[in-house]
Amino acid sequence: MSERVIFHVDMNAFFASVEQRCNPSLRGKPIVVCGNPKKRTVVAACSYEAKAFGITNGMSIFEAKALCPHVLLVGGNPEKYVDIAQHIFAIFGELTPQVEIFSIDEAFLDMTGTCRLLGRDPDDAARLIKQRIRSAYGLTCSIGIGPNKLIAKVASNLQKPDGLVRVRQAEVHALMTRLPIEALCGVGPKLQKHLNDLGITTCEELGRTAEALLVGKFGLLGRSLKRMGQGLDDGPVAPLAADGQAKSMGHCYTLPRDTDNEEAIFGTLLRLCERVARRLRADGYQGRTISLTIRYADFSGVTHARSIPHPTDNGLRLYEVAREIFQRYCDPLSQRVRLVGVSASQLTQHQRQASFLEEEVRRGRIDRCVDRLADRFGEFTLVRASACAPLVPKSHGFLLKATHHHRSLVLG
DNA sequence: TCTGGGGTCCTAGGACCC
DNA sequence: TCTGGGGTCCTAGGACCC
Repeated sequence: MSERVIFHVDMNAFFASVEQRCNPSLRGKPIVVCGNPKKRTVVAACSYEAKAFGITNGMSIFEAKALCPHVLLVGGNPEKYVDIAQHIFAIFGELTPQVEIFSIDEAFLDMTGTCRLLGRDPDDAARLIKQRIRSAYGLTCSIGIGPNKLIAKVASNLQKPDGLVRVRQAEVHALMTRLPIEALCGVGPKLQKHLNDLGITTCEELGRTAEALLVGKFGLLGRSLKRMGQGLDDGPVAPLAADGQAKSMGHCYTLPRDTDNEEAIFGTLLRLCERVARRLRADGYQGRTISLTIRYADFSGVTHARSIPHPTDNGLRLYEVAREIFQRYCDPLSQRVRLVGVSASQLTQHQRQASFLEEEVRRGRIDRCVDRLADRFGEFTLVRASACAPLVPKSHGFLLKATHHHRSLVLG
């Protein structure tokens, strides 16, 4: 069988490039796209001008400013990025049905059939993609072409920005000889250190290591590590719809300041539960396991989970369970809290069936009403009154959020 | 005012059942 | 009555990805 032609397309500094396209005054300057610059946030993306100062993704704004005092901070616009990404993915879809969206700014394309049917050279096809994205959005990308996803991903990283690198099967071994293990997707800092301690620094060395040794050290992972070192990967490019089932849904929030005020923590927790529940409902899921994550001021953290008999998509139910977990494991607080998170897993895609519990039915009605309002007016038009603690601390009824005042509704 | 937020997968121990 | 073994579920934590 002839070798596959797999593309990995990686948008260059995606969020930052979008912002520079939208706002010409940002072009050619070191910029950082982050969350709300007034809150605790990190670098979500940085322009190449900012990278030149040593700024990297995930860095705190504090560090970024230390490296480049005149760096420009831009609050991110997620809706805009999603919108552009969807249009870019649509361009891929015109060239091949085999598109695997890897993240908002990366995708794998199986171009084997396209190139064979159209008699098109893979490099030409890649240039066409780059040209289409550039003319539509003024954005550049790096494309790696390889006989499998692993090599394609490595290849797209070799030339940035605006790169195009093709690695044929016959060239894989030579590439592995000079490629450090940490260039592999799946080898992070811990694994790198572990392997380096074994005297393994290049992929080629990893590929030569006895499987028994790797399996002894890393279990099942050892098997795939050896194959990765050899540049082998027979994973298919999974088309869009095949992978649709979500495994978990959650939200977390870093408080503006560390706090030991439990009312404030519960208020945040309730908002998070409502957001998670709303997303569950929007996608037709219910969760059976609820996890609570607390990160303390010293950055240590705990996660505790509880499974409930009947899956739910109700915010108040999530909150009840999360709060139970909190009281069981985190109360009294050992130190100030930095982050609160809640997540639902063991998801089932449900048809809304007649619930045998009166309470569930009642809550279901309220939920649909909240959803309609939220769809119409935006999230948190309606919030649980206790999420506004200490305003109305002892109630789980709803408040209608208005500009200058709060008004109780009779829903609850 | 040092370290966001959204996920996935794997491991390992204990409970529980047959 | 001196305590094997397999399977599944649950939970906690860690590593990794963007």
